Amino acid sequence: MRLSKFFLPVLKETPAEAKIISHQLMLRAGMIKQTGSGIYSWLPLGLRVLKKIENIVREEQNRAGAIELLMPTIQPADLWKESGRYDAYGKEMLRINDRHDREMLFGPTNEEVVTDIFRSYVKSYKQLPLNLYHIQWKFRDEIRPRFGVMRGREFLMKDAYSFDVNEEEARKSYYKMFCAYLNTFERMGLKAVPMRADTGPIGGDLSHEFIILAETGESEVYCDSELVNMPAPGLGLDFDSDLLPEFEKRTRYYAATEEMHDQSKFEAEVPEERRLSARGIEVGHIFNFGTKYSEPMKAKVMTPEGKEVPVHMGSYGVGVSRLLGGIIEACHDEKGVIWPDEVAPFRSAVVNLRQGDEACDAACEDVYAKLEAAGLEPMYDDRNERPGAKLSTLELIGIPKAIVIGPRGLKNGVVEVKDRMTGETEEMSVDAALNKLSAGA
RNA sequence: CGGGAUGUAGCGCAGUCUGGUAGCGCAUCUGGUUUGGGACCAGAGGGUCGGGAGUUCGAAUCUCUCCAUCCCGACCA
Repeated sequence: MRLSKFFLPVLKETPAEAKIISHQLMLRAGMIKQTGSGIYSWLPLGLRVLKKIENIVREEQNRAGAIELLMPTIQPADLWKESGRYDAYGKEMLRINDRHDREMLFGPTNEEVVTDIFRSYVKSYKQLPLNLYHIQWKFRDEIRPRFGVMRGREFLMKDAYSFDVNEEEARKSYYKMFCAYLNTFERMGLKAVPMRADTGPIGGDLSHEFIILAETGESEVYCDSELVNMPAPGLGLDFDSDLLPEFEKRTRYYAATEEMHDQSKFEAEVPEERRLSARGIEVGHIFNFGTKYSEPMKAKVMTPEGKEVPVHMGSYGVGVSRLLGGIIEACHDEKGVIWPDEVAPFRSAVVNLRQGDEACDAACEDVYAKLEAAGLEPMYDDRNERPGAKLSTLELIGIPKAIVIGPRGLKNGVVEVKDRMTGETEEMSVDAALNKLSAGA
């Protein structure tokens, strides 16, 4: 992408309403624009990152055997009356009436809709297990939206719903999502720690929150540092195998959010030097809630014994749009964002320090074309700006690797390779620079 | 919803206390000089001061009211 033809409204000054770093940087880098309280428009740069995150989530859901579909944002109230949640949910649910004065709502979640789909078509244990997910916009009318996309009212969420014939099978489904989440967050360059969670209004007896550690986190979390350092199961994991060991390997360590924390238990179970208390951001939440919805909504299947039973369910959420804020909280410096490679809006950049200089223009065009051909998703800063402005923009928007080309270097046959993560700059030939970027990909 | 605050040019702010017809920096536009870390000179455009009502000869400024946004708390992916 040529920057001169892109839409990147960067801000030199920090808007007054943004209080935390991720919100400030998202506004400054031209990623989002607030449209209303807790409601944001996604500008081109922000949308590119959102799509990358969405795709990683999708790929890992697919790998774990979940099946994608798409359910509506607007739902009829009747389904929610059936489950009993229409009254239970409260003011957080945005209620709307259509032209016939029928009661509708903007979905804050999708258990009712997916259960309705399930019961319409699935009648036998032979069709199980089944895990259906979608990535869709939700609306929760938060009392106080804040922190930009971290706590918006409208947000993009991946929610998956598992269906199993009994509790034992449901737990297997839960373990699959548990492992898929670890892989998902690791791919995004995040350390996400699973913590036992309160089951909240959704109910159930088995639930974990996935928390990333960041100073600006919303809640206090306590865990064993061993858990933070443990790598994810990995993309080679066989999801058809027994995943209980992977689950237990992690859940045997102490890890709890504020609500679940028990200080004496913490001190008893974790040696002092491994006791970690920090701020955390919740980026995922998984529940196993049994027959809470299937029972009132009559989603039943036949068992091998010929008995009709309510299906066992679980639900598994990832805050896709929130993750942008979370990643930035975890990956930034005073100059701007430092994107992990997998989610970067552009994976490489070419910076022309002297736009209009024949040699510079030619060299940049060449490098740009080659980066494109190599699949490195380059952004070419071909604006007629001064070098300082270009380099500042580059750092602000956080592109991992850049090739900086100027007349001085070209005279000596070299260009510069800048690494956003380390901040290091190296001079080398054009070919060497291209090789270096390709090798790092 | 309780407590606190803000609303003046695209952005960041001053002016409000003490009423007299709106200003600064950045950004934008034109021309020129520039170009290895957010350039310089000269010129230009842009605001019914959040909306409404009131007090007054006169309101950004005082009063009332509504709205929006932000911060702290209880709730949440």
